This record gives sequence, C-alpha cells and structure tokens, in this order.
Amino acid sequence: MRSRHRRGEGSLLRDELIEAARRLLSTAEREGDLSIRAVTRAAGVAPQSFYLQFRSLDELLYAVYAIEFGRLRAAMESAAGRAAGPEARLLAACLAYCGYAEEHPGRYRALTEVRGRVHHPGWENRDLPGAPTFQLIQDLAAAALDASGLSADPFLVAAILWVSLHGLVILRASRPAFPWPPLETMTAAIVEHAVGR
Amino acid sequence: MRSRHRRGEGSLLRDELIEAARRLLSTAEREGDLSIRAVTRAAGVAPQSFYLQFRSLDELLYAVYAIEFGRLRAAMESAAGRAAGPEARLLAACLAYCGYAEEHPGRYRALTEVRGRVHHPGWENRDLPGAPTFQLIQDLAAAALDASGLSADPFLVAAILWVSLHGLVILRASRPAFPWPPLETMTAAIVEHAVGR
DNA sequence: TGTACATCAGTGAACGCGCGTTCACTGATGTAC
DNA sequence: TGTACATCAGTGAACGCGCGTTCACTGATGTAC
Repeated sequence: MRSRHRRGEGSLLRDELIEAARRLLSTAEREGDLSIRAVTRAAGVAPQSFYLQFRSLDELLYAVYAIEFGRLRAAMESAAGRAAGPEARLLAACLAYCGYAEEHPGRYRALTEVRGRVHHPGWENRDLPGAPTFQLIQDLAAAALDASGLSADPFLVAAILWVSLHGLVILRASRPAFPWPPLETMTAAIVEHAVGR
Repeated sequence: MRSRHRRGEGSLLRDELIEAARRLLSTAEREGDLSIRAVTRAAGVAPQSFYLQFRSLDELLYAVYAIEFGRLRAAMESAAGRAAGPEARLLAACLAYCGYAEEHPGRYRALTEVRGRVHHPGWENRDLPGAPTFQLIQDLAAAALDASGLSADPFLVAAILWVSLHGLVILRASRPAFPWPPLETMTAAIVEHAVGR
C-alpha cells in the first residue's frame, strides 16, 4: 500500500509521523491512545521505523506542540487583524483562542496537558513553543490597557487572561453537563474584567 | 501480611481501595498510573478482589471525587469563615481552592481531568460531586457583588471565577518553567476583576 | 453443647492484548571506478 | 558504458511487561438445628 521514499528522502517519514500524531490527537480520548505503535500504525509503517526519526514519543510531541502553537497563534493574529480598536482586537484574539480549542480539543489538550513533557529532562534550554502566543496576548492586552488609560501590569494581565481562557475551554470540555453560560458571554466578561474600566 | 476482614465486614475493603487510590493519586504522574491492578496492589489484595467492590475503575474514581470535593469545599468554607467582609471571604475561599490544588496536585487533577468520567454512560442522573463547591463560590460571589453594589449575574461571575482558578492552578502546575507572578497576586487580581469596583 | 452447612472474603492460575524496544535482516538505489 | 558496492529506507520476528478480566477454588466463620 505504502511505497518507501526515495533514497535521501527518508526524513519525509518524520513529517508523516507528525501528521499521523496530529490526526490521532483529534480523536484520542485519553493519554494512552497516543502511543508509538498507534502513530506508526496510522502512518502505515512498522513500529520500529519510529526510531529512525525520533528517540522518544516526547520528541515527536514536541514537534507537534510547535506546529499547533503556530496555528493557534496565526488564528489569533488573523482574528485580531479583522477587528477595530484595541479592546476589540484583544477580544477577537481571545475568541479565536477559544474557537481553536473547541474545534480541536484533542490537539489543544496536547498543548497544555500535564504530560506536556516540554519540561523533559535535558530540554531545559529548548524554546517554549507557546512563548510567541503568550507574547501576542501580552501585546494586545498592553494596547487595550493603554487605550483604557489603565496602568495595570500587562504581563500580569496577560497571565490572568491566559489561565482564564485555558480554564474556560478545558473545564467546559470536561464538564459538558454543566449549564455553562455561552462561550462568547464568558470570554467577553473575562476580557472586560481584565482590561475594561 | 494483610489479614482478611471478619465476616460481614467485607465492604471495609471498599474504603481501603478508595484510600489506596487517593494515595496513588498523590504520586501518579500520568493517567495510566492509576489502574485496577495498581490500586489493588497498593491495598495489598489480589487484582480480582477489586470486582468484589466496584464494577469499574470509573466507579471507584467517582467515590474518590465525592470525597475530594468534600474536602476541598470544607477547606474553602473554613477559610472563608476566618475572613472578615464579603470580598475578603470570597478571596479567602479562592486562595483555599488554590492551596488545595497545589498541595494535592494529583488528587486535584482527578477532580477535573477530561478523563473525569463523571459523565459515564448511564450516570446521567448522578449528582455532580462538585455542585456544592460551585454553589459555595456562587454564594460568596453574590455576597461580594452585593456589598460592592454591583448588579452582575452571580452565576456568570461564579462560573468565571471557577474556570479562572482552575486554569490558574492547572497551568501553573503544567508549566513550572514559566515566570509566573505569585499565586496570591494572581488570585487576588482575578477576584478583584470579577467582583471589585 | 455439638455439629453440619451455607455464606463470606478473598485467592490461584490463566487468558489475550497492546505496549516499548531490540536485533538481525532485505532489497532498492545511487555512486565510484 | 558496465558493474561492484556502500548506503539507505525500511521490515520480520521476537522479548518481556503490565494490563483487564474470567473461572474455579479455599478456608474461615457464623448460624440453624
């Protein structure tokens, strides 16, 4: 079914494995659903072929983090660009954050879960893939605070926005039976609490 | 090593299994660390003895939820009782929430994780063990709003507080390398944003 | 007061499964001569 | 232009492990007579 890559192009399998992992994350319900064997099975290769490209599942997951955080950030930037005014731009970016998390719950979870072994021993000096995304929130928050004439610390405000949005989407996803207020209502209230007058 | 219970007291094993699960949750790092075999091993009985008390791991976890939510709520109530004034009481309860989560990260995670299969098929009509805890937040928030002369919806405010606190403790735990502002600073800001003037 | 028996609290042994990981191997293909 | 060979992209087969779950069993103990 699957033909092997041409000589010199073996590392294409690397991207195929990453893509297979992203696909699996869309449907995985629990942590154990994403295994080396599951990824290689989805990619159509033998389990041991995994080791030709990665040393561990963590290394593959790190690559997935980087891609997904990039997409999340792009969605937020694009949404912010379509809004008018500092606070509206911040709100649009936050809504895009929530939208991404609701559309791709499995992938979103992979970005943030405890297992998120971004803090793997020996990886101390690696970039945190989420840093530019946080910076975007902070920049938008700083602009909104400025426009409101508030002197709050943009870093603190951005940190509060981040944890609030994260809790919002995670808890909504894990408690579907709870009578949640609409997502937009909650997001707007969170943003307004943080940077509104 | 372990002697069996006296006739008629077999269900004491039920509590022993729950206690073993709580102990395991204190140290478990990933979801798979809590298994039927791990729990029975920790309790000192054979794996199949599990089925004498529970039909599934979910059933055991449900019992753990109920106990842990009770403790969390008790800690919040006790902290609120020691504070003076509506907003101070709300803040004290929120700080107790965070304190519980930081002291018992594994158990806290069990209360809220996606796997939290409280929404197990057939359990639709079971109580949500977290409901009284949420109600406590809502009551304290309503009192604080009242004292501030604000007319915001206490349910919405409580929902925002809940998700914000949850995101706060979960994200801090999963991203230890991030230069977080102090926990107290963030909690106080969240509470003040939600019910302050 | 003695004894047969039902019940109860567990265990022994085994099953099939998916997992991570290792080792030796295959066969196509580019390249040096 | 032809050929030997090194390299590359992967696979076949197997390992030991922990898991959930089932079935038949054991042995202590309370109870009915």
